[in-house]
Amino acid sequence: MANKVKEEPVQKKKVLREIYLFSGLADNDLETLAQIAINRIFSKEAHIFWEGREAQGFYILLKGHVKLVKSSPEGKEYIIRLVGPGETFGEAAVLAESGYPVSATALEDCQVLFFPKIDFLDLLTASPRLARNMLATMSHLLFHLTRQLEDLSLKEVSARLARYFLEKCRETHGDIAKGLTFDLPVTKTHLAAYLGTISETLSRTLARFKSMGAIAEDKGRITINDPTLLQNIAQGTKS
Amino acid sequence: MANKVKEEPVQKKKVLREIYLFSGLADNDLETLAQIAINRIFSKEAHIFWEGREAQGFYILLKGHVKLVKSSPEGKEYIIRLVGPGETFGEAAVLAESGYPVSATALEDCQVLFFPKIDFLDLLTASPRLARNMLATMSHLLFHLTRQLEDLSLKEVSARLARYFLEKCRETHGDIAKGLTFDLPVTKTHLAAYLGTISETLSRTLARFKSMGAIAEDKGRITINDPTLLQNIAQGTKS
DNA sequence: CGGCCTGTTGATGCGACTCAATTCAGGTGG
DNA sequence: CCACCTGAATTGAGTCGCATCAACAGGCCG
Repeated sequence: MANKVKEEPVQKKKVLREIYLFSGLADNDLETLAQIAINRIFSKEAHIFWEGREAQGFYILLKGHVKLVKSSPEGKEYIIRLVGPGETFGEAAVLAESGYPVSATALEDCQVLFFPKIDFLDLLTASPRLARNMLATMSHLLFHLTRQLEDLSLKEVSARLARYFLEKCRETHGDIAKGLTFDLPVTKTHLAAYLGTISETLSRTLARFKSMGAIAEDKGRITINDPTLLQNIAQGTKS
Repeated sequence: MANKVKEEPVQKKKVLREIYLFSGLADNDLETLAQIAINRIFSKEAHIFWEGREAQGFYILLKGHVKLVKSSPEGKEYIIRLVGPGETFGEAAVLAESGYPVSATALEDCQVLFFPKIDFLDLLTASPRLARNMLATMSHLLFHLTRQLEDLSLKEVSARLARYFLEKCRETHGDIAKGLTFDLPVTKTHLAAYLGTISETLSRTLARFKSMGAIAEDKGRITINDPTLLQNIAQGTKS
């Protein structure tokens, strides 16, 4: 379990400036943040924190991918969020008394910045701007979660997958159009768990999309072939 | 659409003191809040705000019940949250640029306090304690939403219903034990939409619970008869 | 009384999960 | 370089939960 991931030196302050959560902060606040941030690395499959454990702090992901999961006793798991580079996670827990609401696991070798709870809370009280950013970040999370709930309860798997593709495309290119491509960030099994289904079902749905001409696939790289068709599928409700 | 609900005079400041969001605030902050709060009433079925509309402010529910819903074009709806007296709603939207993430509808004649966005934001910047409370409230919401997501993706209807009963019981009596009773706050159709199912399925599940001796029911009043059985059902995973 | 809404119960069908077998890709070691 | 292994992805057959459609009972109100 020794961390064999190479730790790359980080210009902490420079990195922090890019994070939405810290945008518009005074320079000395950034300085403070850079000082309390701790560089950490996790190898693939390593657990970053566990659901229910008291929150020690929160994280910014610099490199790799992380999954935030709820898992059942029997080993089935639902992926609440797939975290990519530049995103923060575990923010909500530093404010709550109830510990981390999910578990976090590295999907690949990862590099993160860790902010200990206490130091961060101090800064939070001192900087109204940081508090405001934090609130905005959390409302964004809330927004996203309510949409996931909507999808899960009202839409079938194909609609959820179609929506995922469209979002991913917009996220990558800022637009949705025929011919645009993007990579699946994680394995299909993980994607399935994120969409609230299982890999077999995802596989079949994907096959249907291809046969309909909605998309094409080449080694985990997706090409949008029929945006309007995808939009229609994404709108679709249960049966 | 004339509001025929009788408006009861409210000691705003006294009421505000009871709200978690405002706990520990300085007295003059409470004074300010009381001044910006606007008393409003909504009759049954009235829409308080719509999903997607720009947020005007947020609300504290004083009397009645409100549902926060996501609805599909075809008219099916999922109830994200059932709001009862003393609870706040629409908080997240005042921080986001994206408008209300859900629609809010009065299930009965309701009385609310409304806080206009701008005034509230001013106070938020001025009072670190209020900002902190707000963050805590939102992490609590996040926590709850992640659990709903978990339930929806990993658990079947019976488990969700069992969990709901247990939570409702603890919420009402602070404890879970055989013989304790509580009222269903809303119609069974609404409860079904909250649990991510439909009234028919809820009705059947309820009948099974009764025949198993887990609960008893008398005109919308539920009695817990077998807490451990309910716990087991609530743990149960899909199939 | 007669409409209307809520709730209950039955029959049916579809989506998606389960189980199981097979193929494929990547990585390792001889 | 090929044989081997492991985990991921695919495909098929069977089953189950639950939504749908439909009929009906009870309570409330004009």
